[in-house]
Amino acid sequence: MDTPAVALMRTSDLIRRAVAVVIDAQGITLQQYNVLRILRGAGADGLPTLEIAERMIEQTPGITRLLDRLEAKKLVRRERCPTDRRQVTCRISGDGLKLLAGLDGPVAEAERVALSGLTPHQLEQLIALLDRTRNSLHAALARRVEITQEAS
Amino acid sequence: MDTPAVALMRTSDLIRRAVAVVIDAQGITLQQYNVLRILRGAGADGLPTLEIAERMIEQTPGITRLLDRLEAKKLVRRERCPTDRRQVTCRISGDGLKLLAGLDGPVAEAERVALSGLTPHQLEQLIALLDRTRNSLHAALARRVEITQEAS
DNA sequence: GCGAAATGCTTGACTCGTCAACTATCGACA
DNA sequence: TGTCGATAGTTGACGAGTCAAGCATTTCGC
Repeated sequence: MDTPAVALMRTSDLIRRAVAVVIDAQGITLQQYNVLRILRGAGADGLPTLEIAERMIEQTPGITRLLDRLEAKKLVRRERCPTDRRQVTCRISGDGLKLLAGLDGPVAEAERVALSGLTPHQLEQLIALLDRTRNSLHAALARRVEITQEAS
Repeated sequence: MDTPAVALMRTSDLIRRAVAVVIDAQGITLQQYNVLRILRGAGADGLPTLEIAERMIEQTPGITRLLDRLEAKKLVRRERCPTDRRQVTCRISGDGLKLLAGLDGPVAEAERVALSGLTPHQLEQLIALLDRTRNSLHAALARRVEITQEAS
């Protein structure tokens, strides 16, 4: 009944919700969790602010306030980069790592349950179809960017 | 590299964005567009406020303000239901219908382009996998509701 | 037919996404 | 060295999602 696009968004929202329940229980939001995971992956060197934004899907301005809230909760630390004072280096704190460690299992389990209606083979199929979709979407966006740049 | 859940959310966000560009150009947001489509589908009888919320994915409180903005733009009208004065009946206006009519084509085209990386057969597969996922997710949620109700 | 519970909706407070505009810093080049 | 353009990030403003609380109105049990 739904178009593929609508089906995709509906399904995504349901899963988002299922996962968010688990994360909210620890006092942070899904997006804050995403930032923390990115920072954990970056290790002790940390990451400049906009690098984090790029790895999320987000447009840049939102990331500042997201980090503000995480810093207020003492889950990340920020400091001006000494070699390039425009940049702000962000690092996950010990508290942040502890919080993440407690969430790894429950989040994986929530995802597993959310997708438990599919067989392993179907999961592979799904991933493949989604990857293909994203690739062609990225290509389409890139084309559009070229065109607008030419026009300017 | 991504888990299926992450791939799903990333893909959904990209498509959401591609579609939103087209809709924003007409001065309304994706969610406002969704409400208008639901109301157009409901016809002249309109729908009570919470019925609209149910057909979106949304939690109830948001719908009031969404309708506030649509009413301010004169795209919907609202009036208290005379037989049950708790309800507020919402109807799409002539302006709303006109705006939707101008968006039908471009939105369908944007969705088509967004998914143009998949063959028709793959699209069917994708829809089937997504439907299956939602069904099992709904079942899981229903189970959880039962449990919490028993516990209370 | 009256009080209590249920229903339908609204409001307040907070998080997040996004656009436009702004500040600070860096780099290149004259 | 001083200026100009790019880069990194921040701020303001608004739409939206979500929780908890609140206000009518209606319905149900007695």
